[in-house]
Order: sequence, then structure tokens, then C-alpha cells
Amino acid sequence: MNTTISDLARITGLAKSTISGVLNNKSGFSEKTRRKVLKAAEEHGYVPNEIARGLSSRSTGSIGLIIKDITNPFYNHITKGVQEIAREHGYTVFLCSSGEEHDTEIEHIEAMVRKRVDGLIIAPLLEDVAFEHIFALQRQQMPFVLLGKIPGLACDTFEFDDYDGGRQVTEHILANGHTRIGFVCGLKTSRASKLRYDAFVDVMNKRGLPIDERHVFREANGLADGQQIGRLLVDAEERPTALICFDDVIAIGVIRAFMDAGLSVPDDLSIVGFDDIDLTTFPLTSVSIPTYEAGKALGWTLFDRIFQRRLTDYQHIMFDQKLVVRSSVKNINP
Amino acid sequence: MNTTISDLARITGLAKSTISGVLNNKSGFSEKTRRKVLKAAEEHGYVPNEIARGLSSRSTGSIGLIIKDITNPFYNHITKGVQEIAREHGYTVFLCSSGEEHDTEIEHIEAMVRKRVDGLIIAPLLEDVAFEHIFALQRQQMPFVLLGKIPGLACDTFEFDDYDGGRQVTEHILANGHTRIGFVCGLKTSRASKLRYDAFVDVMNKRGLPIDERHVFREANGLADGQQIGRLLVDAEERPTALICFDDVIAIGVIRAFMDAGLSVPDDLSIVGFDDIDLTTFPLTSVSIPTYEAGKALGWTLFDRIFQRRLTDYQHIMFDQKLVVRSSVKNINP
DNA sequence: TTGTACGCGTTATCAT
DNA sequence: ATGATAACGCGTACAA
Repeated sequence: MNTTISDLARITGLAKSTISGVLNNKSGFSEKTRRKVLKAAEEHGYVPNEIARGLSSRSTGSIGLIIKDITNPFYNHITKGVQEIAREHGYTVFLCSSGEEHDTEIEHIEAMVRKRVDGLIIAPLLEDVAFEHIFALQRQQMPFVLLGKIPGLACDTFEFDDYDGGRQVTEHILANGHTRIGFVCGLKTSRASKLRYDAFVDVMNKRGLPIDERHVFREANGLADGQQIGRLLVDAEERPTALICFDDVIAIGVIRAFMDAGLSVPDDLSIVGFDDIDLTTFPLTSVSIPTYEAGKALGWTLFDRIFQRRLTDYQHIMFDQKLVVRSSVKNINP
Repeated sequence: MNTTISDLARITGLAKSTISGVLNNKSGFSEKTRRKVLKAAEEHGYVPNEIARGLSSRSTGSIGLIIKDITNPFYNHITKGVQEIAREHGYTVFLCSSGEEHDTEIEHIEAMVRKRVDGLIIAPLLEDVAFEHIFALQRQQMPFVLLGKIPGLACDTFEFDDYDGGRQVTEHILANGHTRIGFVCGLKTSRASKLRYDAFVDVMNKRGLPIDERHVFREANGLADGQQIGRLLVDAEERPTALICFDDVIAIGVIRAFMDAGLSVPDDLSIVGFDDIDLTTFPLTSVSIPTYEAGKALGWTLFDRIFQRRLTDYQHIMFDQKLVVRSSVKNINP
């Protein structure tokens, strides 16, 4: 059905190795045979079988990218960056989404190993989970790069400075005169959420300001959770004056709940988010994160490892986060 | 480095075929050897090599998904649906984005064929381009499913009823008293854009209403283009009272330009979009499209073909589009 | 310059 | 119940 180099050998009367050599642009073949091979390949619609090639050359020309959520713009931009670099290297990428579930993450990684990808880029769950599957990768000598850092694991890591991001938003809100501040945490498996919250707590403590536990929400994920929390706040007897949301998606959910209830952001509640996603019209003050650049950096570093271009120590890159002030925080200073 | 079944054979003193048989749960092995094999595999961290398996079994356990834009929620939801179905089948998916470029689409498809994916789901450019690469797939007997229909190509196709969507929005806008209506077309390679515009023209003609060419924009793609067109309209001496945008992303761009200029939607311009993307707070009247469901249907159908579960004729599914009225269209009836 | 032979890790088909 | 052997399609020494 599919013509192989053996077929071409039979057809041209040449040897398999000759066909292979010509097709791979090796030197040392007469122009005549070269032409003959190329012509036969063309005529019979020869398509190299990369599976066979991979088996023999021990390289599949594909990498795996494990993200948490396909529908979150945050990961879209990381994916885009990775894809671009992969393409530049003639590579193809398996995209896997863990859906924020640890078991799924493990399953995907194991599948990638079975598929013998040349390398892996992983955005793993980082809190409250075991890392055995990642350590296993190391033992198997699989090249990989992490979005996040795992204690005791020596590998290339990329991080966003979530603690500093959390600090920036908290100080921004305080600077605008707020003291009753709520916080919507993400999933407990999210280190980003933990760090942002830690920073919030630290800054509040430093100013001697109390944190009202009734205004701290946990385990929020996605638009629907944001909306539900928003509805809770709409009905709350004592609302905070400002709310820090783990990410923009949640923030948008909260805002929608407020708009639906006929309330105003920021008049009835000031809100900030993280990620600075662009597909929105609301002037949401948010923390910008260089996801696209990080995606490219992840890609470059992985290929450095795969091709052993960089034999130095592992890299640990920390990307800055930058507060983007718009108008979702009301200045209530006297 | 990686232990193989040959290694296990040597270790256990059994034959390769026995190892393979046990590992694949074939019947006809004594409980004793079964145990022995499993134990050895466990101890030596055996991981099956799916590349080798694929070479021998002529199936790679992976499919390719070719979309146009990773960062557009429209394709995110299709991707999500496809991924879910693939996962249910124990399959893995290569995600490729053409970035709306024909050459890139061709490149990706050729790469997928070389990688010998078991099947392909493609959202191809549909207008103003050649389809030779798709017909080639057919000749190569590669199972594939299309989002869109190609003249003269017999295969499974899924479509969204863009013409009807265009009709619905146009009639909705007319019903709200508008007559000076602008239209932002998408890329000329987009059939969806063409059909939506055709419907617009047809409805306008039927009502005897003129279309002002100054208010028809073409080749718009993405947020930035939307913003630029928005700025143009802000400064225009004679604005339309309503604007139909090819998709929500463009619509959001236009809205942003208006908000930046201190103008109001819908007071200064009524706007509708397509896709009904959810990550936004603006009450944009839009046309909802069942992308997630379509993604699942695409997946199911592809696997039907791959496993030859359905030997009947090709399917041609048309998904309805549904207008979702919010408040971005102002009623200016007297 | 071209051809032969073997390896890559599996599965499948025979025998035994 | 188990083992030997041949594919699968390609790359690559090594030989001619």
C-alpha cells in the first residue's frame, strides 16, 4: 500500500542503502542514480516512515507538552510558544491536558514515555501531590523541562514570581485605601495560588491588618466557581471592599455575578486578577505574566537538552510578574 | 538503557514471544511463567516501546488534530472535545496549528503522514486555496474527518450553519431598527466568513436595503485587527449604527477601541459577534456554536473510521447556530 | 559508487 | 504451554 525504500530498491534495481542514502542527502552518489531514485520516489508517492526511522535512529522527532487546562489562555500562550520552537526544530508536539488532576497527569506522562518522545515539557501540579512520576523520568534519562520547581529534583526549571505578584497586587490595593480585602485561592494543588496567598498574608500582617476568614475562598477553579463566589459575595452581609482573585478567569466570573446582580465593579467591589488575559473588554487590573516568552524558553531549553547543546548545569529561570493597573480598583483614600 | 522484551527474555530464560504474549494478556500461558514475566518486567522497569509496537502492528495509537489558531477559544473547545474522545480510546493527539496559513497547514499534514498517525482531524482553510493535499490523504487511505466540506471530496464532514447564523444576526439587527449596518469579514480563506457575509447581503437585499462599502471591512483576524477597525470607525465621519463582526475576538477588539475613545457600545454602535466565547464580561450579543460537542463528534467519527466500526456512507453533519441576545444591540425603533 | 547484512523492539506465525 | 523465526521500514557499518 505505502511504498517503502525496499519497493524503490526493487523498482530502480538499486540497493536499499542507496535509496536511503540518496533520500537522506548523503554525499557520494552519481547524479544519475540520484535522479533515478528521486524520480521513482516521486512517481510512487514515497513517504518516509518516521516510525521505522525512529526505531532505528532512536529519535521520534516529537515532544510532549503537558499542561493543566486547554481552555485557559494562560496555557494557550505557553503552548503557542512551545509549538513555535518545536516547529523550528522540525518537531511535532503531543499536547496533553491534565485537567488539574494528578492521576491524569501521571497517565499522560507515562503514555509519552511509552511513545518514546524525545523530550517532555511539563506544567505539573506542585502542591499536595507526590512527584514519583517525575523522578521516574529522571531515572529513565528522559530529557524534560519543568514549569515549576520540585524539591530535590535537579532539572531545568522555569517559574513565574508568584510571591512577588501577590505582593504587588496587595500593596496596590492597600495603596488605594482598602483594608477589608478578600482572597480567592485556586486549587490546593497550585503552588502559584499558595505563593500569591502567602504574599497577601505577609503584607497584611506587616501592616497589622487582619484577614477575615469569611472572605477567603479556596479551591476555586474556572469561570463557574468565580461566578458562584461572586454570588456569595453579592449576598454577603458584610462584604470586603476589595478582592484578589487567583486568576483572571475567576475574576471574570466574580465580575459577571456582580453585573448580573446590578452591582458595580469597582464601586461595590474592587477586583484584581492574575494572568492579564487579553480577550476581555473589562478594564481589569491584573498581573501580567510572560507566558508566550516562557513557552519559547521552555522549548529552547528542552531542545538544548535533547541535542545536548548545553552541557552545563541546569537552568533555573524566574520570570517577573508585572502589575498592570487599569480601573477595577477604586481609590477609597479619604 | 531501556529494558526490552529481549532483555526480559534473557533474564527469565524464556522466549521473546512468550514475554510479548504475557505482557499483552494473551491466553495460553501457565500461571507460573506469567508471574515470572510480570515480576521481571516490574523489577527492571520495563516500559513497552510503542514505536516498535507501531512498526510491527501498523498502528501508532496517535491522531493528528489540525486547527487554525491555538489562542482562539473556538478551537480550544474543539480541541478539548477531541482530546476527551481520544483519551477514551487510549489515543494521544498531535496538536498542530496552521495559524491560518495554507503552507503551514500542508506542512503539518505531511508531517502527520510521515509520523503515520492513525487518523487526522482537520479544520482546513476552505476558500481561495487548493485542496490537493487533502485529496492526497484520500489516495493514501489515511482516515480523516473534516471540519468543513470540500467540493468533490467524499469524506466525513462536520459543519456549522454559518449562513443561517449570518441570517439570524442580520434579522435581529434589522428588527432593532438598524438600517446602516457594517460588516467585518474574516480572512478570505474562511468559508464561515464568506457564508455569514453572503447571508447578510441576501437579507439586506431582500429588504431593499443598501450596503455601504465603506462600512465593509475585509481580512480581519484577531484582536488587533478588531481594534484597528474600531479606531477607524471611531473617527469615521459617517458611522453605521450597527456592526456585524466575523467573530467575538474581532468584536471585542472593536469594543475596546470604542471604550478607549470614550464611546459606548451599544449607544454609539451596536455590535454582534460569533462564537459566544465565555471569558468575557461584556454582554455581547453573539451566535453560539457547539464547538465542544463538535469536537467530540469529530473524534467519534474519526475513530469509527479508524476501527472501521461504521462501514456505511460518509456522514455529513450540520450543527445549528443559535443567536444569544444580550445587550450589545440597541433598539432604535421609533 | 553500490550492495549486504544486521539491528532497532515488537508482533505474528508457525512449529514443537 | 512455549520457542524459533520472520516480518515491520529504515539506518548504517562494512564489504566489494
